[in-house]
Amino acid sequence: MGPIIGMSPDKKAETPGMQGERVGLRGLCGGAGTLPEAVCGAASPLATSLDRGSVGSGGSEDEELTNLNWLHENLLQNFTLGGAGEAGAQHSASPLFDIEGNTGALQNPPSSSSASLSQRDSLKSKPPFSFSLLIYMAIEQSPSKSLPVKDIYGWIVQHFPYFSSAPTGWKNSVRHNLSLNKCFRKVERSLGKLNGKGSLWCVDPEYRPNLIQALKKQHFPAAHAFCTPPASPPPASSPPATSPHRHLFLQGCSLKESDIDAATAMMLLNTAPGHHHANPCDPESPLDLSRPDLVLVSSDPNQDHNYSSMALQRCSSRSSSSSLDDGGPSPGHAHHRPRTCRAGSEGFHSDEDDSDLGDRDERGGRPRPAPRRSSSSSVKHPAGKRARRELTANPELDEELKEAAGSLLHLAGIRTSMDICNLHYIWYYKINKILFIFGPVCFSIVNVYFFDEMVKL
DNA sequence: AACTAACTAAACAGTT
DNA sequence: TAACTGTTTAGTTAGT
Ligand SMILES: [Mg+2]
Repeated sequence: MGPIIGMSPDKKAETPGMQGERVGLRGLCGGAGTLPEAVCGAASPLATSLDRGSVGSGGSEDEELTNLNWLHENLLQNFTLGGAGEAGAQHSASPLFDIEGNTGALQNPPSSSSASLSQRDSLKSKPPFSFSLLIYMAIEQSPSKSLPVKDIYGWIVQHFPYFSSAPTGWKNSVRHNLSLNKCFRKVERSLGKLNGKGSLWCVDPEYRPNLIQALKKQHFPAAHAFCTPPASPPPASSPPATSPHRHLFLQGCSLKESDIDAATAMMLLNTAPGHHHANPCDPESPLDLSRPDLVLVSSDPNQDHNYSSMALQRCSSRSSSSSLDDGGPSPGHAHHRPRTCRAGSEGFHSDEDDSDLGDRDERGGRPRPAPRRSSSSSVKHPAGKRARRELTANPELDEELKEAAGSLLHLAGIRTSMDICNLHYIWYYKINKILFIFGPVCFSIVNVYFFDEMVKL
């Protein structure tokens, strides 16, 4: 069976060159021949197809983004409405596009309208998610919540075209992660199906919250950019957290979910910037809805998806130490977390934070584009304290903003964080850019909107 | 500077 | 046997 990637002479094949970031070819499912058919065909539509977005060919990417038309033409249209509902397993994995229409997008070849930049970017750059998160998303989106490695590979390739052309070493990384990361557990295949070679992998419920948190944080990295005040570092005296503007929202990187709305709302309303946000983002959806608690827990910035988590563990069960693999935790469980909190999406989390997500290998890693984030400032509020936030001093304006954001979100079929997870990387990329441009305002809108929604739940 | 997280490469052993 | 799967060990990079 081939597996996917062409032949690989065994191990070596897996890690062919280094990788850099090569540009991939286009990974359209169809096109690329590498994808496993199973994947392509079945599950979904190629992700890439969606993109048709802007045209340009080589133009400057940024420009396109800057162009607000983009939102209307592409984003909203493609997003489609609807669908949100079913979701299901069927489309399973498919992301947005699926949600929407399964068909439409699929059929059209990507090239048509405009595809460009983002598409290109998606092929060239690595996804902003760590392997742990990619694996997590793949597994969670499968109907049975468990997948064999091969399917995990397939999901990744499908949703992140970058990998279709990337050197195969990433598969090794995926396996490595599955193995080492405590978040993932192996389960035997059920009797009947012995089809494949290995076993199935699933997410250990105990660690799922960690993954969720990490996911929230990772979504729109651009956000972090805001967080970290690049150019003008605030005076030492003022703690980031406090600063009204940028830092705050940043934490919310996770907001992403609603970015769309935010951006659109902005366009429509043209308002001014708000201030802080808060971030409530909510956790993922479906999955999590069932466990509100998880939701609350999270968002901490600290966690990222790092592997060590203290917080969660504490919350949930403490027994196992945080560290994963290697045994025990390193030296003490005390975990101190060196890291400060990250921008958290949510923001609250008081002291504990951390998560265990990963493989904790211990040693290092490579620089990844997105995943790594940093932001330090964070303001966290105690979990309980979520206060309602306002975007502006003007309540009426706030309402308008919120309404606009809400409408857009619905229109886009995005109601939960999970929906966002389903976004194709290309969209993610575009949204990210928009956020970058409109940053503060978008974040504020998004945050507030989601915050309110969460409260309702 | 020390830690840690995440990535990568590889060697292997076990399966299919 | 070849290819795939899973486990481990080790080196690297980057953020705190
Ligand atoms: Mg594991």
